[in-house]
Amino acid sequence: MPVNTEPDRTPTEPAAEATDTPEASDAGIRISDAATRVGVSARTLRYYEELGLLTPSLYTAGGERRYTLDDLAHLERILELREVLGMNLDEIREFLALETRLDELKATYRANKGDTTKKALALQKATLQEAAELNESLAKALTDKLARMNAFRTTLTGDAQRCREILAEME
Amino acid sequence: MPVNTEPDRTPTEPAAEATDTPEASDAGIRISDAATRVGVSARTLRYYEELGLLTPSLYTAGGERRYTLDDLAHLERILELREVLGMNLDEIREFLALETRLDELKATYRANKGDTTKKALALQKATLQEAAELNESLAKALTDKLARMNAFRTTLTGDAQRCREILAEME
DNA sequence: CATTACCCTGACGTTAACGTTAAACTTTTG
DNA sequence: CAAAAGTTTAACGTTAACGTCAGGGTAATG
Repeated sequence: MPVNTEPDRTPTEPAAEATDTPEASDAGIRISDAATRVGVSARTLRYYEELGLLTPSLYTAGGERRYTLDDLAHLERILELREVLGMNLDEIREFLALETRLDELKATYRANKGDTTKKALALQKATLQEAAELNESLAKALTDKLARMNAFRTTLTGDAQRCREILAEME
Repeated sequence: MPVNTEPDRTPTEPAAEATDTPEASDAGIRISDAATRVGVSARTLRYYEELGLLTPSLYTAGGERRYTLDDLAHLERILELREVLGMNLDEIREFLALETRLDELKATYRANKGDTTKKALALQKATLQEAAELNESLAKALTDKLARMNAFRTTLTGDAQRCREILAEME
């Protein structure tokens, strides 16, 4: 009865950390290896791709997916959003989409500093505004949830304590 | 994109707090009233009963469910476990079952102090042990999760901060 | 006591997030 | 280069947690 019911997604350690593992070849990581590395199934990776959450960086000529370490990092991010924050895949996609928009914004901002039309600038402002608000709203929700979880944890440890005391007293 | 996707289960306030509300009559609260009070559907209450999570304290002669305020408190407990801890209904049932066993244990303990057979005592010990361990394990899992959530919250507020700064700088 | 307004028990429908299997194709390996 | 191992798409299956609807009783109300 763990707090979250996640089926024990414990990433399989890449044992020896030399680059000679059959997996991390420079040709990219194949789907089943990528999957076991992060502790999910190959089906999950295909499904996430179908939803537009994670596209492998390359495909072989024959059409097989090959993942990079960056892809895996991205995947871990997704899983964190799912497991720790309890987001569903749709929410994750929206969240990641906004992040992407922000990154693009940063890029164009750096590219042509100050050289922007009024319309483009208004759009940038809107995006920034949206990002700030989303992050703040998420943070607030998290704060609330954290408080309630903390309260619960306190009662849990208290109950455990009392059980232990009674047990000790029974000797 | 709230952190948890719960459909806004905001309990409907019982407006006037006099006991003359058509609901809280001493004959018990009928299912739809109970449901709207805690912000779920009547179907949910029947389903929870089917799973053995929540049985109404009384039934009318005609076979209609009537809930008490205690029942509603119990229900809120269940919803907290579901929403805040993210437990599924099966985990909740097991958790509540252990709590019930503990309560029974306390009752019998108070009833005939010290007057217990060796077998009964061993059973009590086992239950206490189990409860302590479950609570501790839950607490530990919670601690881990809390840490990760906190970290996430920090980056969220940081990002929001940075968005706000850029926005200010754009004026 | 006749309407309303609710409630009951099936039973089938729905959605998210994959699991599983089939048939055909690629890649790796000895 | 042939066998073995892995992959692809497509499509149907599965589970949890309810939603919805039908047919038929039950409670409250004027």
